[in-house]
Amino acid sequence: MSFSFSKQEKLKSRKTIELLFQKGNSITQYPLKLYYLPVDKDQEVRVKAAVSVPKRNFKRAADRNRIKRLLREAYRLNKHLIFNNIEGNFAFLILYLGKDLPPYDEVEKSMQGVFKKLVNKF
RNA sequence: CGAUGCGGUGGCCUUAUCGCCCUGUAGUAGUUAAUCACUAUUGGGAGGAAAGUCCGGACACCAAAGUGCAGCAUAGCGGGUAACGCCCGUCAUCCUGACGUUCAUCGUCAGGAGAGGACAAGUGCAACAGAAAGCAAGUACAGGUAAGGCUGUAGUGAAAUCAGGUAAACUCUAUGUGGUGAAACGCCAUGUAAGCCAGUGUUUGAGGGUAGCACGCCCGAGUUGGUGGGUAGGCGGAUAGAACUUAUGGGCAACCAUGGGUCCAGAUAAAUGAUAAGGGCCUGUAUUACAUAUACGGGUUACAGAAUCCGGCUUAUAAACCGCUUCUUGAG
Repeated sequence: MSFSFSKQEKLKSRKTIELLFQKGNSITQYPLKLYYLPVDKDQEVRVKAAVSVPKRNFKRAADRNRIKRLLREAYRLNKHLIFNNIEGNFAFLILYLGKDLPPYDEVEKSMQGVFKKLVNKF
């Protein structure tokens, strides 16, 4: 298991993302919210993931970029927690609900918390 | 010397590990087509404002891009530029100081400001003072008449029947200006299809396109409804340019010419990040001769993230550095 986060692992399909918001389930571990949806189709990787920060909470693009980078970093380093403990293929979308710029270790803790909750559901 | 304010310069560096995007090379795998994905490796990877989207262009399409009106913009003169509402120079005019002769005036020098066409077309607006302020109305005193502000003087004011002032007031004049905006646009693929049914129409023309409006113009054999059937996105545009840098020459300058050198982001649910160490910088405490040095600890920051590309303008901005202004002359 590598710590990479390559193109294949990124959720890029506009349609899947819309479906995720409409039909997906979610887990909240403030300040993170994880949408997840089982995917029937065969795909190259077990989980495709995307991150998002609402423009409403952060007006400046530099801040949104910063948080998205932290989210991706935390996902990349902790995804083994779920890869080793669940079955099936999924689409993920991780949303940042907080209103302040977080430090990295806080983001990592929250990410681990969300993953634990998810694993407990299965 | 310090503090405040304003303007300008400035916009942290190095190494290691784990990652991301693009590119070249080699290899591997695979989907419904295409793009492509993965592994190894070479090279590259945010800004001075990338921002606001306010002007000017390139480029693209809108029917061939036409006429008039409306709208919008600009406003001494000259130059620069692809172009501009930008930049440079300069003059009128105004302000400050010094000198010539004294207060004014005038002249010279130095510094600063300098949106400046027209109020002799029309409309509007105007503090204080004043009886009255722009179709007029008439105060006090004196003169005069049949009778009247009919005449003179006084007084207020920048201005009182006078070509008053004001256009970053409407307006007028001159000049310029078609619109949209990379979600443009071109191409490949595609189930908003094909097929079937009904209405309507084929030059005596259904229907449609065309800039804010009108004129004018153009396309035109299909079109409208029902039935049917549930998918899938991708490529180009798009990064070698009004480019950057350097030397020489021209010009007061903005800038231009010629020669040499360089290749410097290209994503698309959208790359440039995380961690650690060191240096630099800032800062707290302690010791010391409040200069400085040493030790230990903390911080690493401001404004802010390319999205078709250029030229401007405007606005935001931490530390440090440079200049100017101000400070019951704050301290020596």
